[in-house]
This record gives sequence, structure tokens and C-alpha cells, in this order.
Amino acid sequence: MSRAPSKHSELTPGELAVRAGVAVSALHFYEREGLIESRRTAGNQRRYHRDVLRRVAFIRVSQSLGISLARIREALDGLPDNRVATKADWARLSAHWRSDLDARIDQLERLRDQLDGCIGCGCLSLKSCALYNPQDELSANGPGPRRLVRS
Amino acid sequence: MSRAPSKHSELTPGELAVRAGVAVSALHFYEREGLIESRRTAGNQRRYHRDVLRRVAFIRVSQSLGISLARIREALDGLPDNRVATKADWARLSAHWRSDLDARIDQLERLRDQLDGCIGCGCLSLKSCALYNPQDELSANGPGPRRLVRS
DNA sequence: AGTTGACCTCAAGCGTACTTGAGGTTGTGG
DNA sequence: CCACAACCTCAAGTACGCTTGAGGTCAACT
Repeated sequence: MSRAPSKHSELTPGELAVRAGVAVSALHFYEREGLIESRRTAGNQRRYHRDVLRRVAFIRVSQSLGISLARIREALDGLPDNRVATKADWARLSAHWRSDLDARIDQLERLRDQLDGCIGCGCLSLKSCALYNPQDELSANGPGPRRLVRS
Repeated sequence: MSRAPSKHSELTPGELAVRAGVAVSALHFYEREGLIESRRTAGNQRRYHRDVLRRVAFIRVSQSLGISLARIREALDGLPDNRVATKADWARLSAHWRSDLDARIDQLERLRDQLDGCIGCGCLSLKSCALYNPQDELSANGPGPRRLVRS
């Protein structure tokens, strides 16, 4: 039989995982990466404050917007750690993504429109095509996987 | 002194790399992945047909649209290999991305609008928030890096 | 002929975001 | 008190899109 959900206001790893819709391994990972915190019981098991549920929700939502964990961590670092985050705190963070999202949509729309222009000419000829040579707006790459659209 | 650019209509790896704006190692990679081809000289060095320049351009543009190499390869497989690709061929491929792009823009706009709604409430409370529980539209993950927004 | 830069292959590494597995511990219901 | 689920740690694996490095070859110019 499975252990009953503890009556405490704290959440066990399993509970948090189910309620946040992520794997326990992901919680471990988020903790290692400094995105969430936990307290330990005498037996070294994790217990999460209920607020962590909201934190994880924020992480998942932000990821679905295409934002990297690094940027999410930065955002979360902006939350007060002396008190529990308020609605206003969360709203502030969400609003921050808004401009991000707008920029990303703009970029995609510009690309789409340029692509429309190019469909007619079949160019991609490196010289005349606005789509090629995206250096100006889209470069800044470096090693690792390309994230041109994401983040 | 650097070797003069060969007068032939074929391109050396270095020439192609410079003109396409990618590293030689990337060309090797694309070839291993079946995205481009090359002929070999007697001395086992690569020579690229000029068309490969356009191919690489297409790859880069497509990547900037957030499309994975796997999907790009599929698209390129749609080109005729008995003759040199025409403008119409390239236009057909580009047009294919268009619907992709539209879908992605739509998705981002929906997310943005929902985010707007959520900024007021500061919710992300798992129950009432439309942003959370994106399972319906955004899941289908599995192992590996998340690609929710891309591709 | 020798120098030198461009080229070759193959293996390993990197960053992101996790998962999987091995091997061991904790803690609750029966 | 003991079984057994849930927990723990640490190392390694996965997918993508490349880059980097080692160790060696090729070819143009002088």
C-alpha cells in the first residue's frame, strides 16, 4: 500500500511531483540548479514548503514559453526570500516574460513575412535575400546548441 | 600565403564555409547527417558543387525559423536528386515552413494572451490557471531536451 | 625540396534539461 | 517487527548541434 499523504502542510517529494506534474528526478535537478529549495527530515528526506508548488508551476509555465532554466532562475532570484512571495510578486515576474514573448513573436512575424517575399523568388542566394545573412538580428551563437528562436 | 580560390566551379571546404557563414566542422557534420554531399579529389579532399551553397543557406535559414535538422533533412530529401534544384523547388520548400511558422506564432500569441490574463491574478495555482497544465497543447516530451516551442 | 596552410579522420567534449540505474536507507501500515 | 514503498546519492546516459583536439596527409608557393 502506498503511504498516506502526510497531514503536514509540507509536501513530500512524491506529492510535489504528482501535484506539479514533474518527475521526482526533475525536482532533484531543479534543486541542484538552485531553482527550488527543500528542508530535510532527520532521516535526510526532503520536505517542501507549499510555496514550492507555485515555484515549480512558474518554472513549467516559463519553460513552455521557451525560456531557459538559467533565465528562470534569474527571475526567481528576484523573489524575496525573507517572506513568502505574494501574488504581486508573481505577477511582476510574469509581466517580465510578456515583453520577451512580444519580441519573440515580432521576430517570427518578420521572418514569416520575409519568407513570403522569398517564396516568390526562390532565392536564398546569399546576396539579395533578406532571410539569409541573419547575422544582424539573429546571431550571437557560440558553441552548444543553437537557441535562435528560444529564449 | 593562403591558397588561391580555385578557378573551378566547385568549392573547397574553406570557401564554402566562408561563403555560407558556417564552420568547416559544421559542413562535416551536415554531411555525416546526410544534409549535404561532396565529391572527393584524388587526395581525399572534399569538393562541393555550387548548389551546396544554396542548400546550406536553406539549412541556416530554416534553423533560424526554429526547425530541427531532422525536419530540414526531410525537406531536403524532397528535392530532386537527378537534376539541379530549381527556384520553384526551393520556393516549394520555403512555402512548407510557412504553415509551420504560422502555427508557432499562433501558439505564442495564445500563450501571451493567457499570460496577460494571469498577470492580473498572479495565480499559477494549478487549478484555475489556463497557463498551467499545458498538457493538451504542449506536452509530448520524452527524454532529451525540451522543444516545446521549437519545431 | 621544403614550408605551410588547408585538409583528412576519429574520438571526445560541451551545454541544456533531464532520466535511468545501481546500491543503499527511511519510515509507515499491518 | 518486518515488509515494502518511497526515499537517498552518485555516476552515467540521452538527444541535439555542433566544436575541439590529436595525429597525420595534401598541395600550392618559393
